[in-house]
Amino acid sequence: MFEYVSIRDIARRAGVGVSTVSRVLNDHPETSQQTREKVLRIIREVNYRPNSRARQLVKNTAETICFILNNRDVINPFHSRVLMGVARYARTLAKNVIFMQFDYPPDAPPNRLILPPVIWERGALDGLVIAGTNYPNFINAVKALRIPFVVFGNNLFGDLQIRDLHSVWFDNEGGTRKSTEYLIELGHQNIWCLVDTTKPWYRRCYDGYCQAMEQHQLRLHKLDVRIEDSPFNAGVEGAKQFLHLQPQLSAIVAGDDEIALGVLSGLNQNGVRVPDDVSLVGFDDIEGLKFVRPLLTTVRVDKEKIGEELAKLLFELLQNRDLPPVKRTVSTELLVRESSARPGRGLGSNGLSIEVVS
Amino acid sequence: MFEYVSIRDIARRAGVGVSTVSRVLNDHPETSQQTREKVLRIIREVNYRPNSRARQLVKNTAETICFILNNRDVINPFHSRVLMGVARYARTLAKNVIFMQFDYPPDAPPNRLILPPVIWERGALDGLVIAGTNYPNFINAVKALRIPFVVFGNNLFGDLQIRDLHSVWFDNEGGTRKSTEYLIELGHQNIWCLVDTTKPWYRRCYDGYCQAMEQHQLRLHKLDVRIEDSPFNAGVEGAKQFLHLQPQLSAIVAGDDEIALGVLSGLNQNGVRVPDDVSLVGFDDIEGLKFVRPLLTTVRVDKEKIGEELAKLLFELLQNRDLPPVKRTVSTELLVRESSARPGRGLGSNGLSIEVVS
DNA sequence: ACGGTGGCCGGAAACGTTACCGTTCCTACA
DNA sequence: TGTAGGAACGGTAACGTTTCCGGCCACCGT
Repeated sequence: MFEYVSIRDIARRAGVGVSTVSRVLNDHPETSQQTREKVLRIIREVNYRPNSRARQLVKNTAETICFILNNRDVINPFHSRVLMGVARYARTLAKNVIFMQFDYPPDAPPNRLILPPVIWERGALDGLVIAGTNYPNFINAVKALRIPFVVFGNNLFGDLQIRDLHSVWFDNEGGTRKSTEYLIELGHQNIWCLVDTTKPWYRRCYDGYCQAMEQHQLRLHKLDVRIEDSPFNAGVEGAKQFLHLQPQLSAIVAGDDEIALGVLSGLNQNGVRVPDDVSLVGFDDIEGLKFVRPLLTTVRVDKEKIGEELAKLLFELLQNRDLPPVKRTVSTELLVRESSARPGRGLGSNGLSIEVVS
Repeated sequence: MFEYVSIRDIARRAGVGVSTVSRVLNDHPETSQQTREKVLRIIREVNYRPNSRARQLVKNTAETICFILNNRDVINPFHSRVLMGVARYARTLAKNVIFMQFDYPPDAPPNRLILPPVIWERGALDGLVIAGTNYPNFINAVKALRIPFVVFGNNLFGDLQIRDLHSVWFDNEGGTRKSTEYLIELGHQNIWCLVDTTKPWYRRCYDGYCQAMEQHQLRLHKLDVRIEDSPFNAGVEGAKQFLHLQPQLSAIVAGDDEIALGVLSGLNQNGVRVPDDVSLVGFDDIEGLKFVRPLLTTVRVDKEKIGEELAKLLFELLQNRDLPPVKRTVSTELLVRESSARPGRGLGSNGLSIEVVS
């Protein structure tokens, strides 16, 4: 552009060699105090800023990772938080994070997938955090590039050999087991699980539910729906089905919060009160919950923690490329709020229930 | 690492010079068809991928911009969408987007602000999209680096010379004017505006409200609150104040959707029905609205469009560094839903209102 | 037959750093 | 006094590209 000042200019003006300037810049010990100060003074004077591209070239590192969000047209509140976690952790290490959204067909063979240039080219990236919804073909395509990567596991489809990749998960199964157990402890017996078992993540939810139910020798009840676009609408539809099961049905475990909110809305429309007539628990603890009454009992997932763990694992992998594949799991926490209560509390109640707001 | 293959290896194996390989890679016309094919074959054979760092060094471009989210500890649904818009537009140009979160004190002098290395250093970035909440000191610090940048305008504090910077805004003022006018057309006269006028963006909201009211020679009513952390809670508090004004008060214009939802919750708790007793409009059309009944009448802001415009403007600026400062505004659209109705409709009604769900 | 022209291509400089290696000089110790 | 050793620093090759420049050769027109 215009007055571009390089390390050679600094060296000349300071009357030293370029290597000395480089040593000062990189805090090497073998420089005398006074040269050091002289060089630093010149640097400040002419407002010199080193060129990171050149440094990266010779050091053969990009100091950059990529957070790639696959097959999502919008970054939802969940993934936003994961991204924040990644970004925050990377920042503590002075690394950069490239954000990229990418769509691919699940059935394209790996060698025919056209990856984004930043991934395909050499040197732009040190590693990859793969988030969003994923299929084996993409993972294998990335693997073929021999670029270090970690995967957010929960939204993974297919029969990937988990033992062959580095992944971070949240404990969907354990979380749902906890919430189901909590309902059982409250005294519920006729507990339904509303999920879409064609999706592995909801499937894991259902597994957790089953574990809790079977341990208490309770009968399993599954409402299995197909969720394509809107979990909320699926919840509304699910609620209609549940109406026929009243009043035997006493509690509902929804696959996630959005489904739960749909159920809540559907039940309310038809005069069924939560938690008076039916208890309801969700999963995820999404942002939108705070706007809805009654406050939904749910399972909290620390999304930023997931991001942090993803970044942490990736940087460990960059330090040691031979790190054996590892699956790390972020634990979940039951959040008891207002949508769950002892069974039968509100049977036959017609009055307006006044909700408590914190 | 291991078998790193460079452009020189390709040249050797193909029996040509490096410049020929480079020409093939960059689609220069001055290569014969057959050398071209030979080189491409070798490239495919050995799975050569060019090193982008070296290219960037010699071409003096990073092919990368940075989306910096300032002073937000979490990327909210609004900014998530803006980011998506930026990412999507950048992708059409095969540019990368670095995501970065940054906090700074509003009162630190510009030359004392310690900027993130990726910005401060040379060459890592071609330009900057400044989002989040911002103050003049940061903008001036960036300006001093002479790096091209564009600013998301709405959440800007202070007396920046808008004429000196490139910015993209959404039409807060016009949107609120529209929603207020709509309420007036419905027949409302006693319309209150709930905002925090210490924040420029809410201030613009209020200005729009005033314009509509004054044009119809209606009396202005402002409830001015301090919103620090939670707009929702501010809305709940605001609702309590509104109770005393019932039933004269007939409609409320809230500074944004979160405030509106707080108002809604606060009113509902106290038996005031929306829209039967009071009409309510928000602003932003946030994600969480779809979970709440009645569906909130609001003003839609196309957040991805804002992102796109930010990116578009930045790349225009990169093409032409002398582009005169420009302020672009993304228009807004009134979304009439369920929380607004003709006044007086529900005065004295005590029955349970059944909401319609789409 | 010869000069001009243009297509094609190779060599090498350049981009701005870092790291290695060698040189100088000073001090300490025998 | 001579020498070993270490601190400080300069020169320069490398990193992997692109681009400029110049050379070669074939072909064409006179």
